[in-house]
Amino acid sequence: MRQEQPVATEDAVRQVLGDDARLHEEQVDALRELRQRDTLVVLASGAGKTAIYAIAGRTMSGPTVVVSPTLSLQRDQVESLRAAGLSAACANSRISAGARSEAFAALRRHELEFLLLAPEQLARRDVVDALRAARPSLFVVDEAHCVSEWGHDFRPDYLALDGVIAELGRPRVLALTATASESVREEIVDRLGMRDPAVVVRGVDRPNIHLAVRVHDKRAKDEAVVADVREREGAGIVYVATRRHAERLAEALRSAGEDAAAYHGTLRRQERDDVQDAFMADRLRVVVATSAFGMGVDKADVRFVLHADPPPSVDAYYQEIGRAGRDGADAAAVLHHGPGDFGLARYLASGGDPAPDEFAALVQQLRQSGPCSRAQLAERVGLPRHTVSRIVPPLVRVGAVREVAHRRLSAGDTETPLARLSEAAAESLRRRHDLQRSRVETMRRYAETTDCRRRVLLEMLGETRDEPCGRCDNCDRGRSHERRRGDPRPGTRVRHREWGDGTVQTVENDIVVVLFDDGGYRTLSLPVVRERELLTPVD
DNA sequence: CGGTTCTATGTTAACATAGAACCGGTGCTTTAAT
Repeated sequence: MRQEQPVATEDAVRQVLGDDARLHEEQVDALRELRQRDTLVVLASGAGKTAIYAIAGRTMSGPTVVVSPTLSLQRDQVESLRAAGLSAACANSRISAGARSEAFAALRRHELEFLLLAPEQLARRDVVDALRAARPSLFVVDEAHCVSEWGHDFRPDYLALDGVIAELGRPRVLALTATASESVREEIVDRLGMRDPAVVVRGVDRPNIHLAVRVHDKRAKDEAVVADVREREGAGIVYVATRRHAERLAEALRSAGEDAAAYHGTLRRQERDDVQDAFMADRLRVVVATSAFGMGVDKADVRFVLHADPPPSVDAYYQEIGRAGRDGADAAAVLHHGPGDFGLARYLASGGDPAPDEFAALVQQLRQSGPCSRAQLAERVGLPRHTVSRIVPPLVRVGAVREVAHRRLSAGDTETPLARLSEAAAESLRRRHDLQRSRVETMRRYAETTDCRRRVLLEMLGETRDEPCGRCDNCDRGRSHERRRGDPRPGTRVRHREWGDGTVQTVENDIVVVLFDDGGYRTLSLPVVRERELLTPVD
């Protein structure tokens, strides 16, 4: 058993927060849980997640490993930790070999408390060995929604973190994120191999952000978005789905006399930094961006976040609108969408299902040519690299492909017929895509609801509430529905005289959807449920 | 799914048009050539 440790030492709190500041209740809760077990913390942006790991790391005896998704985030965090007088460094491709080995040595001597790195670093044998030698006591996964959002295709090393944690001798695991629906939370816990974890969810609601949705004809959408921006004051972000749309809309805003710039992943690093710096310093009013813009953008007075295309999930949506109104003053989030928009979201979310013979071709190639890198493999079978990185994880899952040293791939199971392996892998990927498409459908439900948007959105994110919010377009129009005491609530168990027990899925627009244990979904009218007392709660 | 770009075709031989094909988002890495 691990030795009992205090929630937080006095001087750790003072050092991180300053002399007068005190811990918020949710921070205390998170620290208390963390003393006992692995902990997932879901806390609204700007509520002091960094302070939690800074204090915990400073309090616990061994060094702290922090997995952070981007280089700029790593740099920012190191700066703020150092500003509090804590010792911190990062290890990434921008750090010289000398500085890097110095950091690992200092970590081992316990002269360095915090080491920040991307999951890709943890795929390196030498890095894991060096960390293990330093015997870390705390393993932090910052922006933990990346595990679910990026792990499956884009950045597969996120899915290997559980193995790394095991190799490091199971330090305590702390996962941090600003928003995570039930399914994303489960996935984080599962993929990181967290054991009997505590989940601290607090302050997910951002009541100062007014929520609205507007539907447009095909051609009218961009015009409407431009008009919307022009009516608003203060700084804002407009999210779009593609780079081209970002450029086009930024141009449209500029010709309307607005101060706007595009931001997306294919801009050069210098340009990206310039746009972000200008926005932060109030030299630029509006950024038109793909999802590339956001993490690490902590500007207090963003007054609006508009979407000119729908994002692929409510998690992503909430993450993005959460960048508005961090100062607590009024802010607005408007989702503009038109016909066909969700089709693109669907595509981007799942990328289509590759045919089984593409899986087979890939395995065949590996069997013939022996171990090679993902890039080499892509070239040899003549598929784009991102297709290969999407196809490989399910092949690994069914055992058809193995990952050998240095992230190279080799053929795995040669006993099972190739056709069966590739069919199994295709099926595994299809299930994954079904899940991603269902997330898009959930986003569509938000867009189309006529009930209180905040209540619908928060319930999608796993937080129930009874009252309509009074701060969304549907409430403004008096369309939101009242809920009464005793009404079924999402996520709770209920019993029906004929259909038996089930779980309430949604309560929206006076419609109750229940998934009964026999596997059937049933849709019931809330007024009828009330009148005839059709559903009774089950403990 | 839908917008853009490419290709083939036809005939007022330089350009119009239809239909096909293609592409779409997020970041770490490392390395070779200056």
